[in-house]
Amino acid sequence: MSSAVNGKQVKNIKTLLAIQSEVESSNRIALSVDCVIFGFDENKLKVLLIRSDLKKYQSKWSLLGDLVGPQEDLDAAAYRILKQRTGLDDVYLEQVQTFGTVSRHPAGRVVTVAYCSLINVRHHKLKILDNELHWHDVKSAGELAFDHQQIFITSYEWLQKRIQEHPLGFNLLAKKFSLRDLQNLYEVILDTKMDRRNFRKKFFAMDFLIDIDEIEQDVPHRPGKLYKFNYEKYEKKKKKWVGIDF
Amino acid sequence: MSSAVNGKQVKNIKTLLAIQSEVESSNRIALSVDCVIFGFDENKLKVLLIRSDLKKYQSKWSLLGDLVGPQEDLDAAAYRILKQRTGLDDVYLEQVQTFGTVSRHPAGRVVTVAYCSLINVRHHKLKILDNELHWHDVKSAGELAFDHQQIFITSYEWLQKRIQEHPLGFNLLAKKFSLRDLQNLYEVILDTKMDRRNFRKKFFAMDFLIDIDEIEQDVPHRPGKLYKFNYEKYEKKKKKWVGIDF
DNA sequence: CAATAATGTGTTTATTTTACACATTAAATT
DNA sequence: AATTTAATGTGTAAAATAAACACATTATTG
Repeated sequence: MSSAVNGKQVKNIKTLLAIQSEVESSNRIALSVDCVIFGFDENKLKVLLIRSDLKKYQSKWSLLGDLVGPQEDLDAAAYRILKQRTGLDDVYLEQVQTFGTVSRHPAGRVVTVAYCSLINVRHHKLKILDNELHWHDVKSAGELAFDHQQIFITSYEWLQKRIQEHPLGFNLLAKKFSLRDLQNLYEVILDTKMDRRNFRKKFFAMDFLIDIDEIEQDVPHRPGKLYKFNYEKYEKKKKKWVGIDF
Repeated sequence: MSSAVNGKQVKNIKTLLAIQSEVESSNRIALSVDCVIFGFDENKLKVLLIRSDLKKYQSKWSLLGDLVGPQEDLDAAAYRILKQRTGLDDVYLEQVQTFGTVSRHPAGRVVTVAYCSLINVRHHKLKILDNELHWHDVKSAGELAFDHQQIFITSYEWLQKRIQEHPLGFNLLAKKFSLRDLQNLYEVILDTKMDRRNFRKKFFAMDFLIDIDEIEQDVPHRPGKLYKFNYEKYEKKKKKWVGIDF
């Protein structure tokens, strides 16, 4: 491995050695958390990626992750990573799956717990400072480092399924949103087109949208009404039963 | 802590010390796998439990678990535990969730990955040798050791949801089963009663059941027809889309 | 051979989903 | 001010699915 001394490379070496010593010297397993952070902007689904720490993967992008501290709860580690990278601490986070094949990480044995996070890009755009951190269009993101491609695909499929049975998509929108915004979100995530009238009927029938009596501003056409999602009502009335269907 | 020298206690101490030294001395995180093994017998849903290793929890039952080896895949660890405890190696296994709060294990920092397994009790009953291992009725299982109660509840809720969208329940039945068997299984797992005619119509409409032209033997009434589940056909035709519903 | 206790089947109704078209509104243009 | 534009907002009919419901059939038991 090269030992060039620009800041980036030194940082890479440190990270690699830290992981190696922790893992190999003790013959034990290191535990990390990787966050798949989704955003929704200009009707595109985005994922937040950073340049890989490791030289071997320097041309590739990777998920945001870090080792879990010895005295740190798993969920807390995920929150910390998000806070450090985006400045946000009121984000939606959910554990997706744990990846633990022996050879998944080049630096040694690292088992990683994948978390999925959904944040509003517009609202929080400015807090992202790190230059090597970028939003990537989900449709045009290239190969990722390590097994992050697999983790990302698993998380995306998880999101596609989850958004149909749980109202987590609203975390990608502004607090006030139009039904068009909502439909665009579902269409992009599920990669499909839906009938506008039936989509509206569906959501109005659920009766979880609060009409806040406001309309869109600065749109070059008739503005749509704005709504909020009624989380309290949802918590009381949410379905426990779906029905056998496979 | 008592240092009585009967076999059981010694084993307990060894386990405790092993975990403590691995965890505390290196100030690192230990990784384990816990298996929630479900069975279905006499129209009851069962879970396979073992007496807790730790004296503090000696009166309580716990899930089957073990530390993950440094050179062992996560899934492989789950398979190993099942193989060791039940003698089975062709079991259905699926990862459910990872539990990682700092204080979840009394012996130190142990993060555990929960797996759910579904096995046929009748077919494999004899292979369980360990005396401290028992099938417990899910409805009447008492408190479990550590946070195993939480892991169990999470896994059971996972199963209730999963069985409605994925044909994993057949792993709890014999290869050949009657529709009554199948309905009993769903009713017990989902804790509900279903209409027999509609239940049949539902499954026949899916068209994944193979009529093997056999009937039940040794039943004290009109025997039902037996079926097998057509996994090949399911894999080809399974649904990817369910629809927004929450 | 009668009684029993289950299996096996079909129809009707209600609900949900899908397909589909036109009037309305606010902004932009002329 | 009037017209054009590009969206929003709404209703109904048909189709598919789910729910409710009853009786004939079969093998075993006594």
